[in-house]
Amino acid sequence: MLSAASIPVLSAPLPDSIPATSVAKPPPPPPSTNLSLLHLCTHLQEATQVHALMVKTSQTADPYSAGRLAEFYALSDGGSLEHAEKILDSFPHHPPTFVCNTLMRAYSERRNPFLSINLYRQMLVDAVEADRFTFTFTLKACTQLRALAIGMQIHAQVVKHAWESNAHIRNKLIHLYAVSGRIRDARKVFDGSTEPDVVAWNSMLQGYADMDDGENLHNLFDSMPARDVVSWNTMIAYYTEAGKFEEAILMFRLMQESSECGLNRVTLISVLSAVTQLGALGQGQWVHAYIKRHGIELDENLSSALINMYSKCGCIEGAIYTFETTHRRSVDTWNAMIGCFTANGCSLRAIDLFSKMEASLLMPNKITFTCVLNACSHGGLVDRGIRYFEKMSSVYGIEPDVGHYGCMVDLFSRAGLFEKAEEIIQQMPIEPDKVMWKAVVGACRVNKNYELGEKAGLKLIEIAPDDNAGYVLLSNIYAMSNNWNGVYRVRKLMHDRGIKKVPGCSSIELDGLVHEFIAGDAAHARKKEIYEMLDEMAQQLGRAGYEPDTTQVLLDIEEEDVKESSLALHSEKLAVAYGLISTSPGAIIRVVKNLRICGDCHSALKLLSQIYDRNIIVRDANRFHHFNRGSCSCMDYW
DNA sequence: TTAGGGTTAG
Repeated sequence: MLSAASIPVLSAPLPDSIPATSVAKPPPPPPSTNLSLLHLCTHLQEATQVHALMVKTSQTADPYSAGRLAEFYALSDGGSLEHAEKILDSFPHHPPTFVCNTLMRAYSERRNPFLSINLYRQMLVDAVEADRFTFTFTLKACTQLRALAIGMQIHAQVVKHAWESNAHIRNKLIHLYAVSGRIRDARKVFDGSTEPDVVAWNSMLQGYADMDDGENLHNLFDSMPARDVVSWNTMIAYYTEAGKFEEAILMFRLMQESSECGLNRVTLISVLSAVTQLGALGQGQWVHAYIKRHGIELDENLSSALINMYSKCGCIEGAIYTFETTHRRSVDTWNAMIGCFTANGCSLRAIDLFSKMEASLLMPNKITFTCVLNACSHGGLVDRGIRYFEKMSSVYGIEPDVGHYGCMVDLFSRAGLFEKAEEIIQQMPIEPDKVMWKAVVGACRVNKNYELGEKAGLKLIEIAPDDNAGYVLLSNIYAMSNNWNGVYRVRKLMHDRGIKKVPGCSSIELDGLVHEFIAGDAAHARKKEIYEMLDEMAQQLGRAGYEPDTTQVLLDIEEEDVKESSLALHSEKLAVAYGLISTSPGAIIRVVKNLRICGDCHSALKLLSQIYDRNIIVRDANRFHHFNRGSCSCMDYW
């Protein structure tokens, strides 16, 4: 991605070099058999044959014909940007505006807006007349690059040419200002139009959404004379982005009730994102059923969103079904499915699917390898992990990023090969990040390597002093090694620096409603029954020989406040108790927790899955735990 | 002969 610093400044002569706007219209295009042939071209080779004919008859010197040719090369599927650029170069002194516009369009479409701006600059140098299309394309490029300063220069040109009343240009200006954080300037342009159309309204909405200005966003949305699918999508995406997932889903329902407009793929992807983060499988399944009922084809994006939803709700079967019924699979679709197996503790299936992907000759990308290496690390597959890590660059030419090195550190640390892990950290060409240090401390905790754990924990709070996780992990290491002085020091440091723990919260979705619990929660309407169930659970656990892991109370500052809670009232246990009294025997209980599950709850849920013969699936901040018949899919690593 | 706004993924 280009940095703002690398964007060229428009140093070419500005206003006076542009001819007046009231130029006579170009003459009608000459009839041409060659141009009709161009319409029939679907491949580059055919187009170059037509091109050759046109060169032979000197037709390429005609601006109209050159424009059509450039348009084919630059914008059609079988085209070639290089060929289009050659057309432009064939007019070294004064290229036709249409050819320039077409190339600017193509650059923006191919995510190279920098070249659009450069070309505009060249137009100024060559004194090529800019028309209203030139301005829309240039402004689009400025918006893509967030190049506000250049955009403002273009705005001056727009005013000079008296094109501010053109709806397309005006909306581009609103959009540019809105997404660049200049909401007041956007509003000025917006208010300057007598009758802003729905695109102008939507651009303003986007601006308020980007600025996280919920109040103005709502006011504007409510005062819109008409809303379309983009307006609603913007609102749904705003709530999802703001972490207000239930509001996002509510907005989706209101959209359907309003029957103002239909929904589209973007709506579904946005609402799926909210559902996914909420872990609300029932609502996700409703969206999937909607897609099927309305015969909406699963393209690679929608299918990735669905697979991800099933994955994050711990429903592997749903993800597999979606993957298998998707015919247009992209690398993202495969990544979503491999990632689903990885996150849900099916390491061998993740690797097996990766082999199938390789066999399909689709090129894996960085994310594919993150998923595969994670699978190796979670599954303890050290040798395979090393092989894939090597293969990544040697076969696929993908240079490992900090995340991949992190996977390797995790792989070695989990396997207790701490020397190897340290070797990676020392030799990697990138600075280790906090994710990596977290992995090391976590592994040290499991493998009781307190010395390295302390070192990594100290490093973690050094590079991420505002992240509470570092303090919590370091404190855990100290507590496990009975270093209570260390625990005290870390807590004091947290207090002095004003670092707050995030309170633990677990949720469970039943009949389309998400019920949230915090530790010792007494707010639920069925609290009496829930607490009776908790008592029964404790008795059953006692009979099964379970003893609460009291060391966890001391380790527990990540979870809930020690003073306010006891192990038996942890949020995940409350959610499971509610699940047990609210669902029929044998039904799967799915819980989503915002933090990592605590060690005591982990042991208790393993036994509870056996006692009540229930499959209990907990999604915590790190991964999934599928509790079944007394054991957990994470193999006690998390 | 050309144009506008919205989404997801480790």
